Amino acid sequence: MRLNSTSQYAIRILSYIARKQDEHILSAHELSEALNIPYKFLTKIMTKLVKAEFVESVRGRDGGFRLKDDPEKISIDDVLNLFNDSIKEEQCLLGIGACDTHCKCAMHDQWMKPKLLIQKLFRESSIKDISKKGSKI
Amino acid sequence: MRLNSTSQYAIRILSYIARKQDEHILSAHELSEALNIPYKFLTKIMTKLVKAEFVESVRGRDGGFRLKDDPEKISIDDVLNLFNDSIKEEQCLLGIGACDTHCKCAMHDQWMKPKLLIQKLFRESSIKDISKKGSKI
DNA sequence: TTTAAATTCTACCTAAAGGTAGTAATTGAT
DNA sequence: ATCAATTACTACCTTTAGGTAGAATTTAAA
Repeated sequence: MRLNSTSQYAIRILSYIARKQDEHILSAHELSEALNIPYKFLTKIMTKLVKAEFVESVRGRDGGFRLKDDPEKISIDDVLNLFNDSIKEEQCLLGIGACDTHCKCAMHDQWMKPKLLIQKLFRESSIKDISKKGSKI
Repeated sequence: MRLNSTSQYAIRILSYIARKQDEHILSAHELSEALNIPYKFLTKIMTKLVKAEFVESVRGRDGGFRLKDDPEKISIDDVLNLFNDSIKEEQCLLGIGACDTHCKCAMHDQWMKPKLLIQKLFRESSIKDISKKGSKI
């Protein structure tokens, strides 16, 4: 049970941009080096982030990427949703279709607490929160 | 973020066996039908469960599977570990190698609480617990 | 106007997860 | 002894995630 690596990368990319964009615009080259993400794979992720309007790109020489909005307006959950990696409301831990209070799976009740906590974490953590200096990205 | 379907299947299989094995031994055919798991894929999972000694098999006519031990001795975490799907201690939410109190990733602190809760849930829930009647498997 | 540094687009490759097919081995019942 | 119902084994197929290659496009600067 883990996040898929594309969404891990995306969160780290956005955090890194948030952390550095006041100094200079971030090129794919710099992001790839700094975050240790394969260059070609990173550019692929960037186009998704651009199309989803989390970042905007500046093309051509001296181009790069910057956040389109304030980093506090992007939640972790927003990013995960882009890569179908969030925890959905009806999602059953054991994969038995729709699982709700009327028709519970065997883990339903025990899973509620951690699930709600994770959803809260993902929804309430913004890119700004996790881009604060002092921890690795 | 979800369990992979092989471990979901495995948990449901073990729970179903726990629930029914006092009535009769469970054949792959019955398990496949009852749990709606593709027959051939199920038999593949069963051989792993046999080799890991969670279940023992009876070969030949009138054969099938039964739990090797008491269902309360098998935790969800045991099952997940067999399929590399548990949450490991050092496992970093953002995938940045080893992530501990000395060298934290940007999500480390916030992730601790949900992570510990999940680990506790997986370790303290046994197959017996979730095999109790009244919920779907 | 040419060049170099950048993003974008299209297409492909590789590895892992999920799933299938066929056959061999085992065993209780006839 | 044969048969039918079962698990075990080996090998393959399909889909998805992760990753790569190369050429097209854009743009600031020389």
